[in-house]
Amino acid sequence: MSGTAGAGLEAALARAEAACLARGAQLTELRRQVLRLVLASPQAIGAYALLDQLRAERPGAAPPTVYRALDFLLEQGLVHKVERLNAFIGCVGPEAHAHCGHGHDHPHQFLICSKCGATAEVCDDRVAAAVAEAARAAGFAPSRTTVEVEGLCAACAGSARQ
Amino acid sequence: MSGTAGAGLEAALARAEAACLARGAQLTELRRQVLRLVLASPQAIGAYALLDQLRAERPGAAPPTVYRALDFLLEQGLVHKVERLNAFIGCVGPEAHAHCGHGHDHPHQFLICSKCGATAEVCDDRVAAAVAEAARAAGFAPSRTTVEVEGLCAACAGSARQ
DNA sequence: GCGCCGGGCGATATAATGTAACGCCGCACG
DNA sequence: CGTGCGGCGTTACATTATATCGCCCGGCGC
Ligand SMILES: [Zn+2]
Ligand SMILES: [Zn+2]
Ligand SMILES: [Zn+2]
Ligand SMILES: [Zn+2]
Repeated sequence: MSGTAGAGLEAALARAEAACLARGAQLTELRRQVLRLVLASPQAIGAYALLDQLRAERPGAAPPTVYRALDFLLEQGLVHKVERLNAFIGCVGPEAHAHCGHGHDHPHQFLICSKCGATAEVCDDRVAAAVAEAARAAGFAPSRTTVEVEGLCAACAGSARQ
Repeated sequence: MSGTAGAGLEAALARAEAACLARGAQLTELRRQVLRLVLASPQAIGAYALLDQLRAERPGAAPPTVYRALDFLLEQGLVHKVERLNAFIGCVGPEAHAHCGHGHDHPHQFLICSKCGATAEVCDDRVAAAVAEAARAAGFAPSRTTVEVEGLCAACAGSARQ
């Protein structure tokens, strides 16, 4: 469900490259490799799983290698961190959020299936607005918001007749 | 701002005891000690900080000691975990949420000040409803929801004239 | 050319957070 | 009694994340 397949992956990488170019950020070879791995994963992927895969192309890779790349990708909004899972997921980003006009620091929410592990990113403005409103009502000035919902995805709920 | 002071702490412990009694759960001495420490903390507190403090009264305490107590307290809804901080916070619970009729698995959101670290729990039904609505729109059956907002609390925003 | 500087990264070590597994003990139940 | 189960002590380990040092390389001023 998640994960960017085949040609879509290349297209996403090309968009990422363009976005970085536009804002003067360097999408180096290492960063591109890490981004490719994150995008290719069908689920949110942990930093160490990413590291294992990265070592196939870059034998000397160590934890800081992948964490530094992830820090960059997070700053650029090309990946997100799923806090509940301590794992990372590619942003479906530009192509999916262009319609709502959000940039690289767009509001987003995650739907995490507790059965199959699939994690979907959605972008619901009403949720974002409700959260912002609740924060302001408490005299709080929000900067970044995490919304993560655990439950059953459509596929798993459908197959669970119990 | 967070943290339950003096007599309020004792009252909160008494309420916790009553709640456990009512549902047949045992609030043992260890669990009460951990709950007291969490409630007494002015901010969300990490498991290992908790462990350090716990050792004052229970020298042999080890990580499983505190994690097991926390698991129990989380199940009972007496504490919550702040995922962004990997830290735990006492539920302001019964007295604050009684008015909205929520039980020990009530919806809640956190407002985390990035300057002073204060973490406030709020209970906004519109946020909960918006999230549930967005999830259902995606064919997703939600069970548990995490909403955590990072930003500036009223006190810090007021004092930041920069 | 030459030296300086900064970002990116290799490499090592270590910190912080969280679990697995085993066994003891006390208590409820028959 | 014996049996089972929940709570907890204890040891070891797994997972996630960061600190630090130092090299390389490319840009920039001189
Ligand atoms: Zn996104
Ligand atoms: Zn599923
Ligand atoms: Zn609560
Ligand atoms: Zn503050």
